[in-house]
Amino acid sequence: MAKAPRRGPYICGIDAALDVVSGKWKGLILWELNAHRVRRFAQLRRGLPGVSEKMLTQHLREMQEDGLVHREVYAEVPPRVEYSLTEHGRTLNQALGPLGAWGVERMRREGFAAVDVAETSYG
Amino acid sequence: MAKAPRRGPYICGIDAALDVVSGKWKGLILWELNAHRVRRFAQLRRGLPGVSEKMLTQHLREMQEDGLVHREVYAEVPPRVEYSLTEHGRTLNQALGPLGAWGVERMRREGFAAVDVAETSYG
DNA sequence: TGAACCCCTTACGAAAAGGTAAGTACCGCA
DNA sequence: TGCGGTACTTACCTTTTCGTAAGGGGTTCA
Repeated sequence: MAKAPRRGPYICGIDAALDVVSGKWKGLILWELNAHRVRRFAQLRRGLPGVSEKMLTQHLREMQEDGLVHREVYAEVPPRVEYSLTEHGRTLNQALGPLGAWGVERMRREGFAAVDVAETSYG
Repeated sequence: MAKAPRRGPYICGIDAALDVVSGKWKGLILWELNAHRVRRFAQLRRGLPGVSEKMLTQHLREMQEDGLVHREVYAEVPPRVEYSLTEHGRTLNQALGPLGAWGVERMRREGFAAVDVAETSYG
């Protein structure tokens, strides 16, 4: 797999938090899992327009290692895998609340279009 | 300069906020400027151990374009340039507060060493 | 005389991140 | 028989990011 050489010593909390959120789709994954509680791989894929299968699995693995995401595999005939947030994932989501609100305000200020994908909890 | 192809359409507020904070030193720059109110180039450089002059100016320019940082140039004999946070920069800093607290908790949980640089407002 | 400080800029290259396309193995449905 | 759905993995390539090193033009300090 040869990825994720992260987890360096951090200078402050922002540093340590941004390390686990930086990644093109991680914020969105957090949001999707927070909104729906439980999602399967193909559901997440459909919820993140433009993501490739490779990036989705890669990000999910890293978030699992970081203790944000729980992965439940069911040994069934068509394989079924369910993803959900752990307790740490949920608290991270709460901590991201004010940042999301600031971002929404920035979008309004700068006149950026919001690509709507689904209803969000970040406003 | 050929940098910063950012400012795409965003999917949610988190997306829009992370865009302006992602960058190896931006979180630290925000923190330094918040702690000291006003800093000169060389002072910031000394406050961010390991940063190169190129990355520092590059990040400062981007943050200026994003409306987070104010740059004041004094036409003096040894050139003097002072950086400070704009109103948007200050509100962003406040929005980062909970995230910083979450990061500190994560560092404690995972047993990561904190590289101390100066006194911080993020705990 | 030269050394260092100030605030950058430019050129070059390495490393990391992300994208594309294909393959895997098994199943239900028409 | 073949297509689509399930959840990935692997190889390869491009883009983006970061770092290193050098220079510049003026000044004060020793």
